[in-house]
Amino acid sequence: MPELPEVEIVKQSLNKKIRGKTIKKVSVKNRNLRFKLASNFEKKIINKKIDRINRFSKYIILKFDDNSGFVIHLGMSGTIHLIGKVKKNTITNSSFYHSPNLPKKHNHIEINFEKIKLIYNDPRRFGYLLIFKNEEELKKKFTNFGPEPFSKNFTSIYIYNYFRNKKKNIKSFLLDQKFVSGIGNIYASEILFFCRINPSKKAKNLSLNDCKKIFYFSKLVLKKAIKQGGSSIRDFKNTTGNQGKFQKNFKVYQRENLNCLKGGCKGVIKKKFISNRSSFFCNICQK
DNA sequence: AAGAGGCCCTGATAGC
DNA sequence: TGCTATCAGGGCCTCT
Repeated sequence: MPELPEVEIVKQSLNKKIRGKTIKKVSVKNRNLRFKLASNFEKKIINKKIDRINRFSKYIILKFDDNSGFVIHLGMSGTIHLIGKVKKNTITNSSFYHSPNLPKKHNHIEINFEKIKLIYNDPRRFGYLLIFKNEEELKKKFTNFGPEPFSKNFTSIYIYNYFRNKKKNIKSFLLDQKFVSGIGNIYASEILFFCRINPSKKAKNLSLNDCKKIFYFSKLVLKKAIKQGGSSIRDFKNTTGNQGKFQKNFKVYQRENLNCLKGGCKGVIKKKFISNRSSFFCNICQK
């Protein structure tokens, strides 16, 4: 489900709402996620204060002041819900958790703070939570990851050199987190549209100029998506249940058989499965 | 080493 | 109405 922009949106709202707060109670209803939740998960995070919230690629990183913490990956269908305690009855002064947008099923993990609770929901359970002891252990988790598009290490020369002798198509490299971190199936198609590169083109056949376009539009598309609150295809995205808006800007994704949106192009958007993932592209202007 | 493909899982939707 | 098949924002693992 979520790619870098969506995860960034979630991170930003976590930063606003739970940073500096202390975990008071943890209840786990289902440990069987992509990787089984550690048996000491509750013990390791209880009574700890959320000191910093970061993001790398599609991962949210929550750190305590002792540099331990945990990582959240949302997989395909994971969502995080933040539910604040609101006063229901002003006479008795009683309060309760108000949660109109919370799904009824698959709320696997609940992390309670004093006046707010975080709920991890994930129907397909492709996501997971992972605790780390210190900075070193966290670093180790990401050793095999390529740079994010925003990283200073992600340059057109890096891209060009990486693609030397690579026989695979460009689309699957954009999805390959060892090459670049954070791009997923939607943005891979969108980026290639702006680059005017056919998703099936072999990486080794890309010119330096093609690589410059990939360098430029990877950043541009992701930044624009973040600005718009990410993309919401089927379910809501951010922690309050509001939708992102970037799906309104899709040029090719889920636009099969519709006209190409590049000015003057008479092309039609085609759908093709590349490495088992749907890919969308213009049959004329993407060469 | 690089690349292809299967697989983990539930739910929504399309077609009969 | 209810069945079956197909497809989803990801990425790990195995085999060649």
